[in-house]
Order: sequence, then C-alpha cells, then structure tokens
Amino acid sequence: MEYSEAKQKFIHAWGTLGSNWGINKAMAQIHALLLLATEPLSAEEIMDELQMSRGNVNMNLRSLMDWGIVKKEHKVGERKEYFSTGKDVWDLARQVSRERRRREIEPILKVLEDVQSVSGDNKKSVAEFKKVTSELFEFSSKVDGVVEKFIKSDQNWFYKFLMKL
Amino acid sequence: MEYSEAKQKFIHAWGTLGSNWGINKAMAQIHALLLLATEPLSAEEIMDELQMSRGNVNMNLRSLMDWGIVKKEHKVGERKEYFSTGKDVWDLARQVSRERRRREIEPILKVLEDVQSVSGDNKKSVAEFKKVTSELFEFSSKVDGVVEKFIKSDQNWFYKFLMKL
DNA sequence: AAATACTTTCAGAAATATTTGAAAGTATAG
DNA sequence: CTATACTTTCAAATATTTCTGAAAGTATTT
Repeated sequence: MEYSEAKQKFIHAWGTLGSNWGINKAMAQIHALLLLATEPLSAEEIMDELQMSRGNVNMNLRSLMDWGIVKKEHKVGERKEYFSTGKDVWDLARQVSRERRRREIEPILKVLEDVQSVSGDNKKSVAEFKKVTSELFEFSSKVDGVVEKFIKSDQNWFYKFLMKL
Repeated sequence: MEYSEAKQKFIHAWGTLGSNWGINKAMAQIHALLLLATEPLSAEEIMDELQMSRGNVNMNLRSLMDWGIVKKEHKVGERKEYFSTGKDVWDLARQVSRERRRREIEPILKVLEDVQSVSGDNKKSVAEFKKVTSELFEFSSKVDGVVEKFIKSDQNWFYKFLMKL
C-alpha cells in the first residue's frame, strides 16, 4: 500500500474512532497527522494536509493542548509556531485516561454521591433508587481506582500487569 | 433530596455521561429510567416520563436492545410490550465492553494491520509510519486482550482482580 | 373482515455541533 | 512608530445528528 493511501486510511480511522468516543473528528485527525509526522508541523501545514480552515485548526490544536497531548514548539529564528505530539502510545493512553477521569468519572461520582440522600413516600421506588445508584457508585469508585492506578503507574508496571492476566 | 429530584438528576447525569462517550443522550436516559424502574415500562410510560416522541422512544429502545442491555417483555393478558434492563452493574459493564470491542476496537485493529504493508519513496516517513502504527497495533491488541478477558470473566474474578491492584 | 390496539418507519423539522473566513489581536522586525 | 508575519476570535454558514408525528404496518379481537 502506498504511503499516501496508508496515511489517509490511518487519519480517517483515527478520526472515526474519535467520533465514536465523543471526540471531535477534526481534533482526532490533527492528532493522527502529528503522530505520523517526522517533525513538528505548523498550522499552515495542517490546514493544507487536512483541508481545514485556519480557525478550525487553531481551535482543535488548542483542545489537544488542553488535553495535554500536543505541545507548541518554536524553531530558532522562526516566528511561526510548530506543533508536535508525544509518540509514546502508553503515555497517550495515560494522558487521555487522566483527562476523561477528571472530566467524566469524577462528575458522575459526585452526582451518585449526592443522590444518596434521596427520600420519599414511595418506599419501593426509593429503595430501588438507592440500591441501583449505590451499586453504580461502588462500581464507578472501583473503576476510578483502577484508572488512578493506571495513570500513576509507569509503563513497566502496565506491561507486567498485562502479563499477569 | 426528594425522590423526583434525585431521579431527574440521575437521568440527566446518565444522559450527559452517555453523550460524552458517543452515546445518544435519549438512549442513555431511557436506560437510566429503566434502571430505576421497579418493574418493566411500556413505551408510553417512557414517552411520558422523558417527554419524548413515540418514534424516538421506539428507535432508542431498539438501539438498547441491539446493545443487548434492554429486553422486551410481555405481561400476560396484555397486548402492550414492556421493557426492562438488567440491574447488575457488572453485567452492564461487560455488555457495553463487548459491544464497543466489536464495534470499535476490532475495526481499528483491522486498519492498523492493513496499513502495515505501507511502502514509498520517503524512507523516513514510511519508517515513522510503521513505527507508530505498529506500536498502536500492539498496544491496542493488548487492550483488546484485557477487554476480552473481562468480558469472559465472572464477577468474582473481577472483584478479585480489583483487590490485587 | 373490520375494528381495535398496538408498534414501526421515515421524511421533514428542529436542535446541536462543527467549520469557515474575515476581522481583530499580538508580537517582532525594521 | 509602522509594517509585517503571524495567531486568535467569533458570528454566521454549513453539516450532522437527533427528534417528531403522522402514516403505514402488524397482530389480535370481535
């Protein structure tokens, strides 16, 4: 398969994967492009390769930096900004886990905790509510624990852990 | 907190969580409602509670059944159909993992495998492409393995596994 | 076989998310 | 200070997703 075809295929697949998991497709595609790049890219280069507007590229690069997976770089003697992403897959997974934990797991845990104080006339419904939400809370806390462990661990731990399974 | 308020809060949070993970909000909310219900609900009851159209409820119930997390039931002597969801959180997690594996992990693994046959003039780019995609492939395969294990395991295994961490 | 009680479908409407591009902003160089 | 080379912003346009509701479909009862 020709390089350009493979590249297109990968960028497309990465974008689709992102979409399915609630991540802006453009953002995922920019990330894919940076993953494949042999050196940092300028906004202009990204615009050209992905056929996106300047505004869109800028906005999504900012999001990627918010997620902590893209860094801004400056080449000496150049005014333009360049962008790069870490190539370590494991680091990437950790970083994404960290952010999703903060943005999604923690808020839902908070809600599940809050609603534990439920009360009402319909005893059966209230009992069911408490049962379901407390089980969800416990399960989510455990998942949260695993994710936290994963985030704080080093790559070695992770591969050892995979071995044990 | 009053039952109705807690219920609203939970349904809302579940819907938001779903959205963030690429799941239709209505679908997640219907699921939340069924989780809290003390007995199977009819389409009409869901429409009323969630203020959704018949078509929307019907469509999303179908999706939930496709995901294997909602079942259709019939009450004796009644023509209407009723719907229920399993209340076991762990089962739910397994089922969702199973489906996402099939729908997302497997396709991306296939793409990553396909593009390994890349070739081209630009040696450096091709080398980088192979390096990144093969590492992604290996990582994803490992994740796939963990998910598979999780899906096939029983609840007991899972809790033991959590302990070990 | 017609009426009844339901479920399903789907074209169009509405809502939401994404993208554009031009104007405004910022920093450096001359 | 002004021009230049860039980046950022954001209102409007576009694209995508979701939702509605009425019509069509299906199964049961009379």
